[in-house]
Amino acid sequence: MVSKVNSREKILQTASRLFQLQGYHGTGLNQIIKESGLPKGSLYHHFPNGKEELAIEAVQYTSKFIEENLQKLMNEKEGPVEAIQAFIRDTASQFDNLEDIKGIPVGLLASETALISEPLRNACMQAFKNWQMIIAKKLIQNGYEKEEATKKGLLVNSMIGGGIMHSLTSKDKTPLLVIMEVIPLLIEKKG
Amino acid sequence: MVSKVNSREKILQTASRLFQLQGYHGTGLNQIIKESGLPKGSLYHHFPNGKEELAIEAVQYTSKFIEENLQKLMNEKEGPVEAIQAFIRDTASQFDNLEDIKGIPVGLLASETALISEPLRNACMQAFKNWQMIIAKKLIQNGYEKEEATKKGLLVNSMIGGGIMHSLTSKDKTPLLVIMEVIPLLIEKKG
DNA sequence: GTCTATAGGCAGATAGAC
DNA sequence: GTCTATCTGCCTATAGAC
Repeated sequence: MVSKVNSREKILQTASRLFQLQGYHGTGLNQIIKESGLPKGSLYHHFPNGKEELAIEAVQYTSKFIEENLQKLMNEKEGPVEAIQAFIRDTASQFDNLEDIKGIPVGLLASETALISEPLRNACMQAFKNWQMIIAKKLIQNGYEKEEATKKGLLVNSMIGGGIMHSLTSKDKTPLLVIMEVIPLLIEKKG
Repeated sequence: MVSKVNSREKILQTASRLFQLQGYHGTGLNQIIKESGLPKGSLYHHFPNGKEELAIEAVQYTSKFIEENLQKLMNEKEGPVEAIQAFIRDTASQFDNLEDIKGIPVGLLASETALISEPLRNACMQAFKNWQMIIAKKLIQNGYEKEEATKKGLLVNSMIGGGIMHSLTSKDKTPLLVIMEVIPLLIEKKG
């Protein structure tokens, strides 16, 4: 049936947005069903293990969205520096109006749940690793050794996460833009 | 009375630790009073406006602790690079055993409450600004222009916040240590 | 100022009709 | 598969005895 996949997708979409902005504990199932327009029974039909299962799938949903964007930029841009800077610029532009946020990395949820739910922590960690690998792969294609590329991928990932946190707190994209500026200092040209 | 200031201090200390680790929504007043060993009436006596007021003071409590540590390192070390690296090393070492955490910057709480409480957001922002200024001041003493020093202070702040987030999620201090490694690339010697 | 008991509301989760 | 009504428990907050 069509309505089945649509309702599941609708819940995931709504949950992903709310979890990104409000975090795990700050987002209630009642808010998710209210905003998605679906009844609670539908949520528990699609996610029988409740909130934790929904959050894990929401993290993966967000992660996939970001992976696609990131990979697209890696393909479009010639060098890794330009690609990473473009990704940060895109992320920063979302802070112009936070209401219709599309996809920001899952740092808030990750920090919140790292100590209380191993499955959720693993989902967040996997998301981080995927982004890291996309960056590292591009660096390797541009002459980096594998080990150094992996490390730089981790570094860029952490920096973007911190920039988002500061931009969110100050309601100002400057922190992210300052990070964007220094990327060339960290990712030097090779080969 | 002595017990008065002690009970207030005890609540703040417990609340600060729990808010840092579990966030705002993840930490209940019941847990705070249980761990601090004080009755709920005492909490509301010292913080009549409830949880939000307590969280604001807890942020300031944590912030002050970090300010003192950071300033101490700035005084001890000759150059800003060494001082910043020492601070990151100290922060990273707390991830060896998270149970008795002393002070990690307030990123989790900041992200969670940025969109729901202006007073709390302002408290977090003020904390960030104080740390930024301590770093900037040291940079100015070492030959930096004021504007550039302020920008680097913001950068270092964001990076540390992101490193903490990643270290927390991966339960591994490597992300923070990678950030520590690249500080010399970002803070070059002047004068 | 200290402490207990409890109010009032919302959370996550479930039962069961359709 | 869809939807509503409801349970249980925890949350913040308060009243009021001592």
